[in-house]
Amino acid sequence: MSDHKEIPYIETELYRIRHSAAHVMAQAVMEQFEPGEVKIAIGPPIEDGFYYDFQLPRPLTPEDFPVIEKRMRQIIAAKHKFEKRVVSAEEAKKEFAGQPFKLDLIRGLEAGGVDENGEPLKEKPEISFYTHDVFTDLCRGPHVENTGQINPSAIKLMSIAGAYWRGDEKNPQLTRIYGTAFKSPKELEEHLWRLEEAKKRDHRKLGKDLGLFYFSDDIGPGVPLFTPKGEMLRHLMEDYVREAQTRYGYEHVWTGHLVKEDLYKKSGHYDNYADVMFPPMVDENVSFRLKPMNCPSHMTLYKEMGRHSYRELPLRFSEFCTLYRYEKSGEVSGLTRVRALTQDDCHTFCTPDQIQQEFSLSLQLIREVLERYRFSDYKVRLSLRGEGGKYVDDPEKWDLAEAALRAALDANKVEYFEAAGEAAFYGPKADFIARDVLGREWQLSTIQVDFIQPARLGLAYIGEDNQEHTPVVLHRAVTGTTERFLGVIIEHFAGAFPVWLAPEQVVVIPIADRHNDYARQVAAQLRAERLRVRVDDSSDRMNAKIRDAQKQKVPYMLVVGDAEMEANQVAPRLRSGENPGAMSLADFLAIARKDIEEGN
RNA sequence: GCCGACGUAGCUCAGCCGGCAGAGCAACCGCCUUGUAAGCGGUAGGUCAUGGGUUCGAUUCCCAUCGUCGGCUCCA
Repeated sequence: MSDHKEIPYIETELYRIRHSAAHVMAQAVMEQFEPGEVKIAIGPPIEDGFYYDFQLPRPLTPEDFPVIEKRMRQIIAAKHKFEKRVVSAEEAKKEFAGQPFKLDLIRGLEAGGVDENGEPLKEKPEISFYTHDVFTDLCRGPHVENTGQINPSAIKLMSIAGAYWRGDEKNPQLTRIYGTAFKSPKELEEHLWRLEEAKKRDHRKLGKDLGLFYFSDDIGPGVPLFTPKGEMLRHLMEDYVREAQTRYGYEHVWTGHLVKEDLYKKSGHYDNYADVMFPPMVDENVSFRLKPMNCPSHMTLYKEMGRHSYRELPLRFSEFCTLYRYEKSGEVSGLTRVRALTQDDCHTFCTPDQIQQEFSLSLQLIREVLERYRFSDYKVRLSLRGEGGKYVDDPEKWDLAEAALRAALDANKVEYFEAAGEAAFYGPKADFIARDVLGREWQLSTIQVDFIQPARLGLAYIGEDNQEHTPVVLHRAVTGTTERFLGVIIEHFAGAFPVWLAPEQVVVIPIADRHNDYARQVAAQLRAERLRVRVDDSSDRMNAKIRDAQKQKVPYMLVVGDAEMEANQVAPRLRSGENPGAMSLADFLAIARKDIEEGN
């Protein structure tokens, strides 16, 4: 939760290098085709490099990369100056007469009015060209002085992708080439190494290697099948959150998988979420939906439980129910984007006066859980409503909710940044965005204030004044969804889960067949101590058994041979490769207990 | 959904311009009885995603479908 005071990216040399490299690439690409065949769009620097969008006469393949890169290096070597020229809109249109996308941009600049988000610009922007060699681009800069300042050994074209003009699927689809550039080959290498490392940690690959989950054509996309080991992980994760929630005073409810469609019409979800719900199941005259969220169900339960007094509040309903969301076919991906997802969802019904205290409670819980999963670096985003129609139109309640959330954040001394347009349709949110070991950001936990749904669904409590009031609902998720969170922690831990979470904690490795019985006795004793143990009594050699257990990232391997059997000991080997030497079972148990306790 | 790439044994992959499908690992069966990351030998395993088409002949070429992967407002 630190705020970083850094030089803005746009002012860095790296930004100028990448921006210039994008121009050089555009020139190199255009030269691969006949004059006038290539329509150029935009080519900005991005977080790890740059891209340029083109409309091309034929699709590109990675085989085109070496040719383009080679030409880029030639252009770089010639040390062409980047020259800026401020021009009139007329001049600009003349220069880009055959370039529809550029003309579109120029018209936008001419109108002067709006930037990319539709926000009006304070002053009319000047229109400028940057020219190097024979390539001129409509561009606001900045650039390096000449192409020679791009290190030819530190550039690389990365991938090709489709992208829509201005990101709108109604517009023509362009070919986007991603590239990257660094100051030195060493930095490029490091970047490529990070990408490699991320690939090795990819939860889809590790999920298969560790035998945790599978997807099947016969089941359908977005519905993971969990093996016994994978289910053990899910179970441990949910068990932990459930235990923590109970400790913090939350209660658990169960509300099933099917809901009458009408409920979502009342709650407002139908209008906002119809496209993420699976199509209705119709029985006689009634339409049912697979439940895509719990809130209307929990609110209905609240109502059914009878009249509530303010004395009963807060009521905290948590549920681990699998929800079904119709993610678009191109958007399902591993465990991070699934169609069957299990939320660790909670709805707290409280009075307006209790918001702050309830927010603090959620915050404490979230902090504990993130720490348990060793996410120490996270920040909080205050997600507010933005332009556009998805937000329920009730400015007074929005202001109330926003003020309540800000007050709660401030009271808890939480630093946060704001993001317009990220709110839920019914209210603002505080989202927790954690960084994993590779520095990637994941939105995990969330706390949301809802003044709207409870009123829509007619919830009430009787206040001290003996009048009916509408309760406030706090929506809150800690790990978000079990599936996605599992995907994230697989990558975060590279599959080497902390002992408390490891689906297999111990593998007992008998050296020869004659040690199998002793190994089984050891296993039985450890199981009695609630450890998850497997005996590897295969006919493999000890070395092969160790290798297998290492690859499965099992925290402890207990080697047992003649010496151990004789002395009634075990010889632990840790997955780090450490070898503490033979010890009694009790001593080993003490180590394991300590690791579990400390979250190692 | 859209664009592109890909889909060969459980896994990782080979199979050049069309001519009866291959390796390693895993599995199974033996032998070895083993001291901290792969002991040795053997056996079995594929309607080459699915469905059409072209051809004397298709894993290979073409089309469609399904699935997977990379992208799809980090903004001249």
